[in-house]
Amino acid sequence: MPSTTTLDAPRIRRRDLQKDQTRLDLALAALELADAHGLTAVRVPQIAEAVGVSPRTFNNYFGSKEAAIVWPSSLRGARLVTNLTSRRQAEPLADALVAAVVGLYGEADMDGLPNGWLRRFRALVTREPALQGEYLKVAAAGEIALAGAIAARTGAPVGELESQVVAAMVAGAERAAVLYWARQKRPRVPLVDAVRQAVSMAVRVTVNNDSTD
Amino acid sequence: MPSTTTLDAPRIRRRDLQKDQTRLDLALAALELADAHGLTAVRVPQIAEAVGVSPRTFNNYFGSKEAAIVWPSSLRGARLVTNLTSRRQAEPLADALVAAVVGLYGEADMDGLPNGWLRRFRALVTREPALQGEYLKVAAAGEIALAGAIAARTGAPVGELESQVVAAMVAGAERAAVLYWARQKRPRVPLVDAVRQAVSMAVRVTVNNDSTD
DNA sequence: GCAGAACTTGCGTAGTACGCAATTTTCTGC
DNA sequence: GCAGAAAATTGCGTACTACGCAAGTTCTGC
Repeated sequence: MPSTTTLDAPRIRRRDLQKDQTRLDLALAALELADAHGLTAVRVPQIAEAVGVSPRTFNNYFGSKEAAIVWPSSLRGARLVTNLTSRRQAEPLADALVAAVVGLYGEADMDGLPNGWLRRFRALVTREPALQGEYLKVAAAGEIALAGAIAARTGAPVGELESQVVAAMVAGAERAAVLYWARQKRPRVPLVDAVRQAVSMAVRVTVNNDSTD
Repeated sequence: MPSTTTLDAPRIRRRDLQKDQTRLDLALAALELADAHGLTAVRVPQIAEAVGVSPRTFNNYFGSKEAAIVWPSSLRGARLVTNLTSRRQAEPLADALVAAVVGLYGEADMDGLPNGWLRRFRALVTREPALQGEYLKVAAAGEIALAGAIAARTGAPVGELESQVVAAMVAGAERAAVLYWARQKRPRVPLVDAVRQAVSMAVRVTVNNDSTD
């Protein structure tokens, strides 16, 4: 007697899947077009047409083309959180943080993002300053989630200062490393290594002692 | 024979002063109006009128009302840099950084900003999410400048990774502290103290040893 | 003073965000 | 399966905005 009313396992509704797919399609098309023709030359209706929806629908999903392009990186933020929470509790927080971040750069593909998405996204954001503000927004949102995950791990109350600071430092270090790396021509050091180095730097010691002020 | 052509001391031109004044007026009026009526209710022409310039002129100075509201905080970023560079070279970088940041919160007024500007700005940004992205943008710009100042102090080559990371950490810690503080109702701990604690946390140890990886 | 630079302004245009209501698509209980 | 409910898509209309351009105005250096 398969009663579905009492069991409230979060059924994946087909609608939701399609919605996610459309959102992702729009985001990828936006990146693609902006990459090809330049950000400012791309028009919202053009993106919509590439996916086969109406312009109005595009705006149901995203408030701007910039938001669309940047949206997939919020998936990475979510992935960072799961990376962190899935590590064994015994591992020191500093190590877990480094591993969680580095893990973001080692994996082949991510949550349905096509191969090479990260590279193209990074290149575009570096080239188009108008995207940077938008990117910072989703990064900030990710930071909050990360702070929550850190607090959960250390048992600190949510919203407590230290978790926030650590999250901000880790996120900032990651961002700095990516920018550093993107600014080099013919990169001498692989991105993963730069990220690892930066995050290690941020996390070392700071994370392991309470405020001894 | 007072020749002005060879001496290129940066004369302050009256026009430039007026320009700066207009820009500041616009920024303050924008904050004022957004505070009073809500950000979305404020129209660009309204801000222009409050200052006595045409709407078109507003857009010569700022690309959006959000940018206008947020602009003064870039002055604070510049002040942070001078705070840092004006400290004696012998002082350890960590201490200098903490002092430079804390100094931003102790001073009564800043670069012509009226008293209480910081409080109102902070309140508005917390209340209006649309401003946060814009704020992050200028914060990021300040971060770059800060990284430069740090590199100058340590003698590291500009653009080197460690300076960037330290700058990102300091800026991130400050931001986290401000947000933390703003989120409390009836703040138990003064803002300056939260900032000092956060930045100290970020800067401790990390700053004083090179990568010993 | 005067020539030219710099700033302001009005106008025109292209583009965007979003409310609303109609329509189509998908889901749900039976 | 099917009927009704729920949700998503779409078209239309509107208000606002960003910015190029050219004309007018004010300042600056000499």
